[in-house]
Amino acid sequence: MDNNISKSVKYKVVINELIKGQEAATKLKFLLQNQKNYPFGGGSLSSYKLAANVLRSFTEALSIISQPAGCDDLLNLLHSGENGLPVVIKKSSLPAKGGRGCYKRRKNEETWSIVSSTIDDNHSWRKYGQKEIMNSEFPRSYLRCKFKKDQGCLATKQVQKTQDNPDMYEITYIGIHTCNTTLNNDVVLVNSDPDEVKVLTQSLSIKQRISQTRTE
DNA sequence: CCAATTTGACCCGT
DNA sequence: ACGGGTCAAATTGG
Repeated sequence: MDNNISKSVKYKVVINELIKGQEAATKLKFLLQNQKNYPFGGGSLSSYKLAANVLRSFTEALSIISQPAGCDDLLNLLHSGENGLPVVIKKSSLPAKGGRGCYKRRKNEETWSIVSSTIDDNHSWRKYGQKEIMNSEFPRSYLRCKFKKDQGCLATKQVQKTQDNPDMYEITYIGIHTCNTTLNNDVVLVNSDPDEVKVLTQSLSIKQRISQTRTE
């Protein structure tokens, strides 16, 4: 009977845990970034890279779990980022009303933003532009999916440093990837026996069929 | 060399 | 006309 309630509660808990993980990974990454020599830097993977990977995973998970439309309550939960730490700040699947230079195709694209200390995610991007923005100290970079030509993937993203903290980026994703998201998440193996290591390939199959291929 | 980035012109909705 | 998003030629880098 409390299915709905427990479901939203679960969402809340999951999101909060993700945020805490992202927060911790951010701090860890900064910590390791400021060290000249990484004490655990042996092997093929430095501790800094490990932290960066953890951060990337949290960021990616957050960006995905905050995608689905119609979860405004969820977004309200997220919006209360009391710590000022990386958090999903908004989502708008609304038509691009406020957007100024919406080009031809970009009309009803799904759009959402996150703030993160890394601009890395599990997709390949190609930069195609950069602009100074009126009330912003830092320029905004424009990137599109690397497979636009191959597979016609129209996903784009924008990256801009936050004026608050130049180490943080506001990343806006526009459109959902329709390319092969065969993301081989680099499996982090640190001196482990290949036998016992379970390869946890998180195959994020984002099969969001966009049947609304309105070309007008 | 080829491919990715840079950068100013161009385009579009407001 | 303006602000912001995109194109594409020139430049840079692997």
